Formats: sequence, C-alpha cells, structure tokens
Amino acid sequence: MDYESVMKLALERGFYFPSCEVYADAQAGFWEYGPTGVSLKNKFLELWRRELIRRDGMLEIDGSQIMSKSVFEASGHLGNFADPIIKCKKCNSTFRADKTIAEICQIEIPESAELDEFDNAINENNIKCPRCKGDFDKTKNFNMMFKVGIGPEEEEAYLRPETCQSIFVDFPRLFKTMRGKLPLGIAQVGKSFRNEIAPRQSLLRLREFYQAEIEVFCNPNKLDEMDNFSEIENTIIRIQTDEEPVAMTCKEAIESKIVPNKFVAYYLAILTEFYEKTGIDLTKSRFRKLGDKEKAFYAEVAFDFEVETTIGWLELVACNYRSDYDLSSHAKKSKEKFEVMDNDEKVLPHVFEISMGIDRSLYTILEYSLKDDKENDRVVLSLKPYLAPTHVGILSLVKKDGLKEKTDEIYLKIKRKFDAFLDHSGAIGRRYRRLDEIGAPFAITVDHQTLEDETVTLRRRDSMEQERIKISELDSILSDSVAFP
RNA sequence: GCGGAGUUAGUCUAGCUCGGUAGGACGUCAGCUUCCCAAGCUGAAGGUCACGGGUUCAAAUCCCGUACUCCGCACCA
Repeated sequence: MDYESVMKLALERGFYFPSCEVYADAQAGFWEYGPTGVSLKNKFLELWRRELIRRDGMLEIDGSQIMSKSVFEASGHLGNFADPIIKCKKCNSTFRADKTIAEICQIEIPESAELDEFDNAINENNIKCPRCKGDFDKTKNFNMMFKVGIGPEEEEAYLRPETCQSIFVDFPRLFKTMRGKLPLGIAQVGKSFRNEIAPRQSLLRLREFYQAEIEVFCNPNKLDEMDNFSEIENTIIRIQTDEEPVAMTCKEAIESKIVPNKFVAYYLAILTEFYEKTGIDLTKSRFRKLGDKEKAFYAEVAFDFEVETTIGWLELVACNYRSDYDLSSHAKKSKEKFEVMDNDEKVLPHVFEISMGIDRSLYTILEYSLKDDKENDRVVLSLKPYLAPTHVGILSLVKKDGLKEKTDEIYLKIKRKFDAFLDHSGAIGRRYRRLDEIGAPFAITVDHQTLEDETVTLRRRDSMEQERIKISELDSILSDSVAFP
C-alpha cells in the first residue's frame, strides 16, 4: 500500500502522529508513537535483540542523550557535521558556500575552512546570488547538532547526532568489566537528534529519531578469521555495485571480493536474516555499496541497506567500516588507552557499524504489511504474529445469556501473557475488521456452544477461517502462534 | 531554506466565487436487535472552520502574516 494509506492508518489507529499538534508553534520533524506504534516498536526491537544481539553474544548499553563537547570534537561532528551556508540578503535563498563558490569561479575551498575564507572569496570574485543577483550576507556555519546549555552557566554540550558515540567512549570500561574478547559487538537503542533543514514525510526524516546501532570491535588483522562464517556462507545477500542489485551467497560475495572480508559478510548476512523475519519483501531490497563521495566522513567501506517502497528506495541501515577512526580520535583527545589485548597481540580495534533507523524500518514494515483486500471489502495489516501490537481479540458473540461474563473470564486468564483486546460491543463482523486493521492475527469468540462444551472459535486474520478449539488449549495454541521464530 | 498547492469533527468532505455566526458521509459511544464477517432501527457525543492580526454592523468566506502538511528544487551520518 502507498504512503497515504499508511499515514491514514497511523493516524486513525494510533501508530504515530505529530508531536504537540494542539499548538500552533509545534515544530516539524517531531512525531509521537501511540499505543499500537509502541507495541509494534517493542516487538520489532525484541526481534532485533534475538536475531542480532543474542545470536552474536553482543552487549547492550543505554547511554546519555546529552554528551559533552569534547566527545564531538573528537568524533569530528563539530567540524564535519556542519555546512558553511550563505544567505542572499534580497531573496533569502540559502546556498552551500563552498559549492556556490566552486560553481561560479572554480575556487575549491574545503568545507571545514575558516568562515572568513568564504567571505573573502565572495568579495574578491564579486559573487552574487545565482537566483536574483542580490548580495550575500556573511557566511555562517550551520551545524546539524542541537546545542544545549548545562547548568546555570549554560555550559556547552550537545544532543547526540548518533547513538554510537557512547559506545566508543564506554568501550575501555566495557571491555575490561565485561571480560570482552574480540570480536565484540556493543549495541544501543535510543534517540538521536539532528537539526534537519527540511524534515519530511513523517517518520522518514525526523529531527528526533530512534536508532538501533551495533558497533562490532575487531582485530583488523583477523578479518577473515571468522569461525561462525560457516553459519551464513550460503545465506543470500543482494548487493548492488553498479546499476542493478545482484543476489549471491556470502561465500560468492567473498570469492568475488565484492564484500572485502568474512567479517563484514557475516554481519551483512545476519542483518539480512533479521529483515527477512520482519515481513519485508527482500527481493525489493539491496545492499548498495557507496562510492567515495557518498560515504560518511568516517567510513572506509560502506553498504547502505535499502528497501524499495512506494516513495522510492529508502535507506534503513547504514553499514560502515569505520576502521579505528573513532577509537583513535577518542584516545587522542581523552588521553585514555583504547588498545586491548587479543590473545598475545595488543591492538587498537577497528569498528564495523550496523546503524539501523528504527522509525524508517517500522514505516517500511507497515507499508509491506498493509493490504487492501477488495474481495472481502477490508483493509488488513498482515504483520507477522510476533510483531502484531495486539495478539488476539477476545470477543463475545452477543452480550446476553452469560456470554459476556464467560468472555471476561477468558480475557482475565490470558491478558498478562498476551496482548489481548476485549470487545463486546457492536456487530461481530465489525469487530473482526477493526482487529484486522491493527494487525491482530487471531480473534477468539465466545458463543452459546462455549457454555455447553468449553470451546471457542479461533478466527485467523489472513484467511478469515475459523476453527473450534478448547479453552484449555488456548494458551498453548497462542503461545506457539505468536512466538518469535 | 526557495517555489507551488493545501489546512473545515477521529477520517473524507460541502459551504468560500457573490460575507449574514457550519451541513453530510464514514467512524465512535449508548440502547434495541442476539446475530460469525463493516447489516438494520433509535438516540447521543464530537468543530472557537490551522494560528495571529486586519477590513466590516457581521468573516470558514475578503486582505496580510505565521505554522504545519504534500509536491518540486536544494540539502541529506
């Protein structure tokens, strides 16, 4: 289904909606998750933990969202995460200073240069606004990080623009106290903040957004010594280096040198196996190998995991080989030791990062799951049962003759263990349709026969078929059906 | 940030040209019906018409500004 339909579902059924919407000064790029959205998000993250964190024995931490200035001096964000911009005094158009100067008079000034250099170049070459020929104001730095003032002195600090910096900064302590051994994955789920110029399309371009990041620390001399490579050597990954994505096994990817080493291949594979289980159609996905110009400032090799949606290819995960960029910068700045022992070898670990956009992933799952079932005149959210915000609807066919009481009794029995929704009111068909829309895979209905033989009907969302089951079997049937794979 | 279009109840929308203080559909809730796939009947709740200002006796309607949403451009670890 298309973006508009997903948006409508999100607003009507409580998946997500604009932040502060009752106030006129609400800023763009901030969205809230409602009850169904939170439930979906929690289950998505549980799947992520199972398929990546536990599978690989990673450590998960939860760091501060506000971090000190030094962190971002070391990480390079204060210098590199900013663009020099110039604004036309007449028509208010904004341009990148470096790009505009290069375009008009072929002078290359690095974007990290002092701001005076841009102003001088503009004055000396008499550069005017390309749109209206007006004069430019002085060059300003637009940094995408949100600055915050700490305490009464308003000391300078920043909201993190990516969650991984706390993983790097915490690495020495975690490695020591958690008895770390390379390769070691450290993961974090949390919010990151970027002051986007033009946030767009609800969850797809936010100023405050969720990331699930994994940083795998490794010995750079042992990138092909990956014991568990055999687990995934036949896993098919789709890689795009030129025009079209090509499906190949991890073994083939290594042999053809499209993926540089077994270490990177292993993580691309387990990431693929994770997304397979979210219900997204992986034949519509690709790992796009980024060229030098597209890569982030810290990346040596980069693959973006992208999925084709109705609004185009969408980047869900950035996989970057960051080498020792982060650990060596933090070591230098903080004067702490970041080297660790790998058997008898002292190494400064390299880092491979799997940086997942949670909000974009959830949107994509919704888009792939939402179906317009014209035959039955309904909209169905065919989520995997283990991702469904509500597992089961508990319904009374009618309220009288003690059916309501019997239904309440069953609900009480299972509501702590499953995400169950109790509903007595309205026509039964209407209640089924409502459950279809929030993706509840099952509904059980109490009818007159229930009172005679302790059985209920179990209705399946996708097929709309019903079967009669004993109430005593309900727990085990549901447990099996909504269990994670 | 620039340009264009838009904003009326949870959702879709009528009314705007030609000013006279909001109407429908769906959805929601309650009751009747007691019924296995959005049925029917009765009733109800829900809108200071995005926000702020102006013109006017009177503004959803005309004018100005702002915000947000969508599209295009630019930007995008």
